[in-house]
Amino acid sequence: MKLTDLTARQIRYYEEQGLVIPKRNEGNRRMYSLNDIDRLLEIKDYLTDGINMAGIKAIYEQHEREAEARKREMNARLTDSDVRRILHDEFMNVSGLNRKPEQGLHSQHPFV
DNA sequence: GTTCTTACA
DNA sequence: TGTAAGAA
Repeated sequence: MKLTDLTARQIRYYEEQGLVIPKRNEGNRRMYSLNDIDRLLEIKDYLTDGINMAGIKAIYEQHEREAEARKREMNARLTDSDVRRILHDEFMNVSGLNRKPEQGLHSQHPFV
């Protein structure tokens, strides 16, 4: 309340709307992280700019879609580089070139 | 004495 | 959104 100048009522309402989800301590008291505080200030700004609850929800839902897309993209890249490395190592083993002492004919990669 | 939930205006 | 009531 002190950090955001929002009333307890407002903060709890935003939580009710799923805009912030503070952790609870053993006594069921809300424990706000720095990110939670940031989120509350951001919500306050949006409201000041005339955006309503539905609009703010839409904004964060869009953020979630983007985050989800980035996550899938990252997994795809890691998989591709893994495949590239695995095939490269395998090629070096089969050709007998640059074979490291501890490497056998068959790699220990789970996918090859 | 404070926070939590639920409910009413 | 503010406030009341009862539990925690």
